[in-house]
Amino acid sequence: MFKKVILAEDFEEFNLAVKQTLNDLNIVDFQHAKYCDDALTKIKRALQDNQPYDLLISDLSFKKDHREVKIGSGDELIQKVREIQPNLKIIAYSIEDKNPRIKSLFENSEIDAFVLKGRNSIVDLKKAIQVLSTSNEKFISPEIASALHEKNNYEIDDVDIKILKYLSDGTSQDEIIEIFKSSDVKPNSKSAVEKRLSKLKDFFKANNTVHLVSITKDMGII
Amino acid sequence: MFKKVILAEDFEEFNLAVKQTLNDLNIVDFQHAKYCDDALTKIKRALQDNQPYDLLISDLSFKKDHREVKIGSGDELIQKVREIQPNLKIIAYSIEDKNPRIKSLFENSEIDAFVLKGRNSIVDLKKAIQVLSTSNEKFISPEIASALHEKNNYEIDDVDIKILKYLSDGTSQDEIIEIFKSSDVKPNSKSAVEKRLSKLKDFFKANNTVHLVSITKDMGII
DNA sequence: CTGCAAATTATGGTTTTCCGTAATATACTG
DNA sequence: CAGTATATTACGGAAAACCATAATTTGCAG
Repeated sequence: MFKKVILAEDFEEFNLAVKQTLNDLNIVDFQHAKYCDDALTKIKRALQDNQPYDLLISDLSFKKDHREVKIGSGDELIQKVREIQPNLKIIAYSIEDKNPRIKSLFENSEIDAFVLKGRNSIVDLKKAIQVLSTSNEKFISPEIASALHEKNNYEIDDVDIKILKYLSDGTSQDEIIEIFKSSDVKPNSKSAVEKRLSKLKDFFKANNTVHLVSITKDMGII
Repeated sequence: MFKKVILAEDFEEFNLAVKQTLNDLNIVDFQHAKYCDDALTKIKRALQDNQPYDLLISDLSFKKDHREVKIGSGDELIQKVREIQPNLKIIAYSIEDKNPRIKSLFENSEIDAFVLKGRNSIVDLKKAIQVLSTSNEKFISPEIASALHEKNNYEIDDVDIKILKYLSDGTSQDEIIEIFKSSDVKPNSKSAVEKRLSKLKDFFKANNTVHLVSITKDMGII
């Protein structure tokens, strides 16, 4: 079982619940940080002192407040931690249930588990900790495990996202084309942008552009 | 101090934290419900048994899962509870920090307190409970209290919201007009809808309809 | 009831978006 | 290198959205 655990989480309630969960598992060496910056500092110091953490549980989104921070999200924190301590086990612990982001966490940041906050999250968290402490397997909350494995047959690329973002930002199609041309984005003709939009509308089953932007916003794609 | 308290909240972590908070305040008669439907049932039964609750703490947004529910949000729950037990003290306990929605809760549903989930929410919650138990004053988490008092000079009415919602749902302007005509919504001409959209775009500084829907979605208006 | 102001509706023209077709360019295969 | 598939670009007409102006209706005070 893990000996030394750190939690990055801004909400008091989750701190409390995780603390209690760890207590149940007889893990007493437990620290928590309400800001990503603090979490990284603690992990660095522990490494220097030759008493490194062996588990990081990290939320993904952190509320902004008066304090100026360098690291604003769990994604960034995890990325940075991976660089300085590659062997650390990492659990992402979040309300985020959107496919692409989670996929990226496993693929790019090599997290070891993803626990979805919800009606059964404490049970899931315990399971995750147990799996991770006894093996090198990954753990994913069952509610999203299936969604994660279904692959999008149609890949939405970088340009698609750019178009969607510009649209949601109030840019007209003609203006987007101008921007693309002046910044050397490859497909930059009227037809190309129109065709891509048409494909996107088809894929997301959107009736029109307003609908498309609305859907993709809800899905967290933009 | 309150004697009998019920919490409507889907996340285990918040349930746990609230339970502990109430314990600190020596409130032991405490129930919680993970679904709005269950909360309403319990409140109804307690009324019938002549042992009504005297405080409801309710989250606003509830995750959808396999279970079919009649009441899907805390807003609706609060509305319904107000009808059957007008004297019940109600604390909305949510991550929601958008002005119009909170305002509406105080004005239309006459909630007694709004506690924002965040880095200091447990402290706020304790304060709210203490204020409510000893007086008829309202309580609002300080982070949003100021934002709440700034008034929107231009009032966005019901029809505006309807138009925005239909738009974000992929309905074309012509279709919206049809729907309005067949359901007797008063201004239902092409011009009227166009004029309202134009006003809305002006007010929200939106370049076009896509932008407008994007902005109002972000603001939590739709 | 009359007259005024505000809201709603009607009308017509302009711009933007939409969508099909076709031409051209690019990439990859044998 | 030729051939084929795919992506990009070009063009033109149709539909939807946009916008200004004017006519009509509605609500209300006198």
